[in-house]
Amino acid sequence: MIYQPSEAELEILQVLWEIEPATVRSIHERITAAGKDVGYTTVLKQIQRLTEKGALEKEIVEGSHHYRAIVKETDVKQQLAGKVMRTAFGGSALQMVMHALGNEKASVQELQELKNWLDQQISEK
Amino acid sequence: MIYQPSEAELEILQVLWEIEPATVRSIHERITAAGKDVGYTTVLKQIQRLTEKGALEKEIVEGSHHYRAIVKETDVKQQLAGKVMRTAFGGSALQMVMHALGNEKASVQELQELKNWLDQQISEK
DNA sequence: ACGTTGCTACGACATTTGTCGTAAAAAAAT
DNA sequence: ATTTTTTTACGACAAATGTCGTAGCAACGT
Repeated sequence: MIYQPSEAELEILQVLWEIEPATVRSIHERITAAGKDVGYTTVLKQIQRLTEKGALEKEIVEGSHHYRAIVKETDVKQQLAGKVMRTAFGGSALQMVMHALGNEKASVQELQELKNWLDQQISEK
Repeated sequence: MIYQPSEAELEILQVLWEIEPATVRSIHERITAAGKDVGYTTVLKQIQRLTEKGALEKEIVEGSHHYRAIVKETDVKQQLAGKVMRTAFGGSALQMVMHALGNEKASVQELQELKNWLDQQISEK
């Protein structure tokens, strides 16, 4: 079973997927820069827990500690989206999207892109 | 802020949205029938917590306790889908759907429906 | 070499979640 | 009315989550 990160853990993973080996400091900076005000040790602890759980790995290069994600971005995200789709929307992608975009949020462009992708999928079947 | 149910809570809400006023017993039955093996008191406790939190309301009709959801299905689901879309997929519905359907799960019909809905949306803008 | 600064490790604590057990209250059966 | 069965209420408990504080170790500047 693919690892299912909690919310705070996901934030950390997202950073790692973007900048591969990263230090605690750089991850902490990213997160606070993104508006989430949380202490350095809090982030460190989450990282250590993720490492314990096998979702990250640490390597010490010339004294400094670098972390990188072991779990694959695609796997985790597929898991996440799939789970919500199943548990909350009875497995219907349509229901999920309708609710996600319920408040006329998306731009026409976004919708168009999604549509193109669907065409692609349909023709491939 | 709309109430954000946990997983077990969502299951209960789903039942309530389907059969409006329901008793603890009937909810418990539905849930176990759906394959989730959990005790009666466990469900009861969840229901009581949901009630405390204001997501449900109880009414006692002729001695028996009936519960009904106060939170709106659409609101909760929009919240849920929206949150995942934002936190895990950078706000992109396309990304979310691509991951949700990543494993060639959906049927052509499902895809077609989704596409029709998108056409509708696009033309309305 | 020593003090200062910066990191990491470790443990602690409050909350939330999922799960029950048991006791008390209510309803049903006899 | 007394017993039996159902339901509800109340706490309890373990695990997971989010958050730090503090102590110890490492690197750095002078």
